[in-house]
Amino acid sequence: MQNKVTIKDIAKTLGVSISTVSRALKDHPDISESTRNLIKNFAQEINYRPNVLALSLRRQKSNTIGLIIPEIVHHFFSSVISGMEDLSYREGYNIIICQSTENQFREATALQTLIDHRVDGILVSLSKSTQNFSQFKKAQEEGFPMVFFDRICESIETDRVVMDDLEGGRLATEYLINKGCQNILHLAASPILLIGRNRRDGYLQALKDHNIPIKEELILKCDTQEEVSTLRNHLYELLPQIDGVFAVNDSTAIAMIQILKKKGYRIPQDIKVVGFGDGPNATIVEPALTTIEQKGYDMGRESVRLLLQRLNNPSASISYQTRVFPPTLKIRESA
Amino acid sequence: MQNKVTIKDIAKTLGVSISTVSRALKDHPDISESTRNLIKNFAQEINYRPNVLALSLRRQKSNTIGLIIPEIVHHFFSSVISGMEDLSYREGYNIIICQSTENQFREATALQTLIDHRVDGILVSLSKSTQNFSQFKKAQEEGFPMVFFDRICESIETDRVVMDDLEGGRLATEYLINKGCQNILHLAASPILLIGRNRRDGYLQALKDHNIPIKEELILKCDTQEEVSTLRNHLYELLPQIDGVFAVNDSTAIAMIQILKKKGYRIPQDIKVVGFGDGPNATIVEPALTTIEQKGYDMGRESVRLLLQRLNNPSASISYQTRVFPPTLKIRESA
DNA sequence: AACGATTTCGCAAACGTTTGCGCTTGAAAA
DNA sequence: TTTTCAAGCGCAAACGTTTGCGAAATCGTT
Repeated sequence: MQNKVTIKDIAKTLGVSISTVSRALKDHPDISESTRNLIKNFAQEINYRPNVLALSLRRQKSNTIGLIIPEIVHHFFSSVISGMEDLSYREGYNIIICQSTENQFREATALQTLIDHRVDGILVSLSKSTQNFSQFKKAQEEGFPMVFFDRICESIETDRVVMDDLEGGRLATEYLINKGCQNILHLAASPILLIGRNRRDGYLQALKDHNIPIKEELILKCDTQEEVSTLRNHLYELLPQIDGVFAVNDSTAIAMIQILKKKGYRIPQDIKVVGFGDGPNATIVEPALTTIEQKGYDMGRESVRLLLQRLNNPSASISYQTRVFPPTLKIRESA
Repeated sequence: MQNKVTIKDIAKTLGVSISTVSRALKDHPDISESTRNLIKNFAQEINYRPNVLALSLRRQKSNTIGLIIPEIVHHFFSSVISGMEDLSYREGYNIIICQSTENQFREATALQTLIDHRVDGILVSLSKSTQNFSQFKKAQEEGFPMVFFDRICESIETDRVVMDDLEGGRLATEYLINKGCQNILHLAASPILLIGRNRRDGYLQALKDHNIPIKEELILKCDTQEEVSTLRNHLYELLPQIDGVFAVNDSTAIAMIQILKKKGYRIPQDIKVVGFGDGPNATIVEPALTTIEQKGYDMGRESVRLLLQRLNNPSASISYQTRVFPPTLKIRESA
C-alpha cells in the first residue's frame, strides 16, 4: 500500500484540527465557508482520497459483497458475475470473488474468508458436491445476509434467485413429446443438486402428463462433456431405443449431438435433442440447439438487488423472497 | 456487518489485557503456556476470527489484489480470472474484480476504486477504447504495483504478461499460405489495441516472407460476431477474390465460417479459415476451427505470480519483466 | 537477605476515519 | 458593562488490531 496522504497531513499543513478537515470535506455546517473552501481546495489539489479501510472499520460497513461461485469459466456463471458486477458497481459496492471449483472444502474456506473480510453480504451458488450446509447455517444464524442463486440450499431460509427448473424440464420434454418422441433419454445432473432433481422431475412430469411410461434406464447421470465421453459405450447401446434426448445443460447436449452424428443418426429426423442454458454454443453447433434459455445476467442483477434491499432495510422485517425466473424454450433445429 | 466477537471481548471475559490476547493468539514467546492455552482455547470455543479490516489498516497491507478486466463473459478473460483466483487463493490473497465493459471512463473509475480500497496491487487488461493512460501513469508513479496482461500499455513500464501475438499472426497466416492460399482476408481488431496491431503485423510479415503482395482492401476492421453481421454485404463482395481468412479471434472466425457456408463455399476446399483463441467453440463449429491457442488460465496465474513477486520484494530493485507466451497452432479442419 | 536476571504481562500509541461534546470567540441582547 | 447565544473549531474516544517499552512478579545466585 502506498504512502497516501491522509486527513492528518492536511490538518497539519493547514494548521487546523483533524476533525475540522473531516467535517469540511463532508460539508458539515459547523465549518465556516472560508475554511471549508481552503480545505477542500487543498484536498483536491493534493488529490486526497479517503482510506476506505479506515472508513469501513469505523462505519462497521465495508460496502463490499462476497461472491462464491462454482466455476468462472462457464457461460452461465460468468454472465451471472457480469450482471452482479454491473449493478453493484452502480450502487457503490465492490465484489470479492471466490471460486469453489465445485469443491466443498474450498467453498467453506471461501465463506470464512468473506466473513473475515467483513463483507456486507454474500452471494452464493453451491458447489456440486456440497451436502453439508452447517457453515452457511451458522453464518445465517449470525445474521449474515445471504442470497443463494441458481444452486440454492433448500434447508436454509434466505433470499433466493432461481429459474423454474422443473417447468424448464417439463417444457423441454413436452416439446419433444409433441414432436413425436416416445423414448426420451434424460442426461441428468447429480441428484445432490436441487436443480438437477428439479429438471429431472420436470422431465418425469411431462412423461406422466402424456401417459408415457417411465424407464429408469433412460435417466442417466451425465452432466459434462467429459462424462459423455466416458459413458460413450453405454450411450451407444442406448441409442437404438431412443428418439429424443433432454440434456441438463447445453454442453452435454452438444457433446451428445456430436456422438449422434458420428454414429450416423440424423438430427432431428432420427433423434431430437433439447438442451438447457442457451449459451453461445447453441447457435454454433449443427443443427442449432433447441434449448431452454437461462438469463444469467438478469439473475445476477436480481441477486444483488435482493441483497442490497436487505442491506438497506436492516429492520430484517421483510420476509425472505424467492425470485423465480420463468423458462422459455428457444426453438431451433435440433428438435 | 456483524456483532462479531473481538480480541477485546476475549480480554475482558478472561481478565487479561488486549495485548496479551493478541500475543497469545500468535504464539508470542512472552506469553506463558498456561495463559496461552487458556486464551487459545477460549478463542476457538467462541469462534473468534480476527477482523481483516483492522488488520489491513494496522499492517498497511490489505492482502487484496484488484483486477480490471474488459469483459467477464468471454472465454479467454474468464479463464484468466480463473487462473488468477486459483493462485491468489493459494497465496492468501483475495481478488476484487471490476469490469470495464470496454469503456474507458468506467475503467478509470475502477482504477480509482481499487486504489481507494488500498489493494496491494493491480492487474489490468485495457479496454478497447482506452487511449489515455494518464491515470495508470499516475498510479505507476505513486508506486502502485501493476501488472498488465494481454491488452498491455506500451508507454508504461510495468510487469507484463502477453502472448507473442505477432508470431501468432505470422504462424496462422503462414499456415494458410503453405496450404496454398494467396489471397488472405484479415479480419482485424482495432489498431488502438496493441494486440490488434501485432496480429496484423504478423499477418503482414508472413505475406512479405512469402512474397505475396499486400492488398489493403483485404484488411478489415472486424473483431466481433456482430460486426461480421453488419459488414455482411461488404464481405460478400470480397469473397470471390479470397481463398483464406485469418480472423483476430475465434468468434469472428466462426461467424465468418457461418457466412461462408451460407453462401455455399466449402471449407477448407474453397476458402480456409484460421482463428485466434482456441475457445470451446472451436471444436463445436463445423468444420472444426484451426486456431491459435491462447492459454488464459496460465496467463492469469503468471500475472499474479509476477505481482506477488514484486509485492514480496519491495526492494523494487527487480527490473520489470515481460512474460511472453509462445503461440501454438491447433490444426483442425477449417484450414 | 539482597540482588540481578528472567519471565510474564499491561500501557499506550499507531493505522485513518467519524462524531459527541465542550471550549473559545465575537456579537447581539439585556 | 454584563449576560446570552450561536458560530466555529478542537479533544478525545471509538472501530479492532499490533507492538515497543516498561513494570511487576518470580526465580536463582551469591
